Amino acid sequence: MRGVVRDKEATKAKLLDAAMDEFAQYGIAGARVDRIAAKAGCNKAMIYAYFGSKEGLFDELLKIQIDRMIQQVPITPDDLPGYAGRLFDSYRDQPQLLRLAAYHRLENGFEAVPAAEAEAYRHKVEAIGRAQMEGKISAEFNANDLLDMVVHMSILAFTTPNATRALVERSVSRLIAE
Amino acid sequence: MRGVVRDKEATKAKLLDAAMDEFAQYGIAGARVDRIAAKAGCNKAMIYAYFGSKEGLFDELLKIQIDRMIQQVPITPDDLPGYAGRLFDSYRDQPQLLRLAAYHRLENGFEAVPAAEAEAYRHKVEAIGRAQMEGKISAEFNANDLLDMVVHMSILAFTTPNATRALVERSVSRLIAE
DNA sequence: TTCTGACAACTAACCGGTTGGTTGACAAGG
DNA sequence: CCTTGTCAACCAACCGGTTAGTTGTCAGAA
Repeated sequence: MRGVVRDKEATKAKLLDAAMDEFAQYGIAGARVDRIAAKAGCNKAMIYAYFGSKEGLFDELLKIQIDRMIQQVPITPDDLPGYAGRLFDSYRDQPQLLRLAAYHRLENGFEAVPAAEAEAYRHKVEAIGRAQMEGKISAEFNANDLLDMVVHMSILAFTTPNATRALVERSVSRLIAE
Repeated sequence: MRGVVRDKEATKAKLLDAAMDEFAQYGIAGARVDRIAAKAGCNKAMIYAYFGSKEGLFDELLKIQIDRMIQQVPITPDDLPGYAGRLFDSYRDQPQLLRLAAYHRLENGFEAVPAAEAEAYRHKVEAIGRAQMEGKISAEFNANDLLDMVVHMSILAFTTPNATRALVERSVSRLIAE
């Protein structure tokens, strides 16, 4: 075929791409739909045709990005320091995702956790619980708290600009030491 | 006419109070100056007379709140778990401050650290360094990284709604264990 | 192969409401 | 009277969202 001029999926992809930059930089309230449309080289009305609203665009974008991150960094319950380290690297390589998530939590409340994220979290807690029962890692902390802290350490990439992967890994090692 | 007391400082205080609620809830971009004025029972023009702009109001508010927190929770280098625990409690009792700081960092970049905060941080790093040289705490992590992590653990109050002070204290204990 | 009509993709212009910020008048206190 | 804190009214720019109309694509009739 010749160069496709009209392609719904391509247009949605361009909009999502532009939305990533805009929302990560300005947040939901600060983002401007006109800027997103301009950056995507599309008409503003396409946002409303394909995503319903500014918030609809944000929600779909966040869901896609979270799914990607979940698939990209699988948990390794018997190597939590390594898991934290890989999460840290992913976050540092794609700082926009954490900014997106931070804005989402700030503006929508901390209970508004996307379903995909909540479910993935549950599976990870179970995996850690099994590893504890098998005696592979310390049982001083319960599985839920442990995952909270491992994830929390990995977002040093977001909080502390000069943090390193090695620092995160050593910290988690100490947390789970017998 | 009405029994209005004319008091510049009282008006500024009411505006700062209302601004705290508004900025913490909606962020800088999402905050509405009309709502702030209404909540303070003042006229919108007062904001511009006393603080210059919406951003000016936010900056002064953040500075005041940070100074208060710094004074309220002094560091105890030879009891870092306790320090993290007290920070955690403060943050949980006044969730608005962390929301304010989060919005500020997201919208202004992570290098834009208020001067008062940066200086207080330096003093704390030095205090930890001394405690390490005196052998009071582990020297596995350098003082700067250690403070980063202690502060980072304390903001579990912000990241993880069901976290407890005991969890934070135990975590920091493990981080600094010999 | 060429034409065509129906539909989906797209666009420019527009709309009502909102926003940060300003101003001129006025009243309280000295 | 003069200074100053206060306020209602106002403004220009902006913003999210809509709509009437245009254009590209392609199945299928000729």
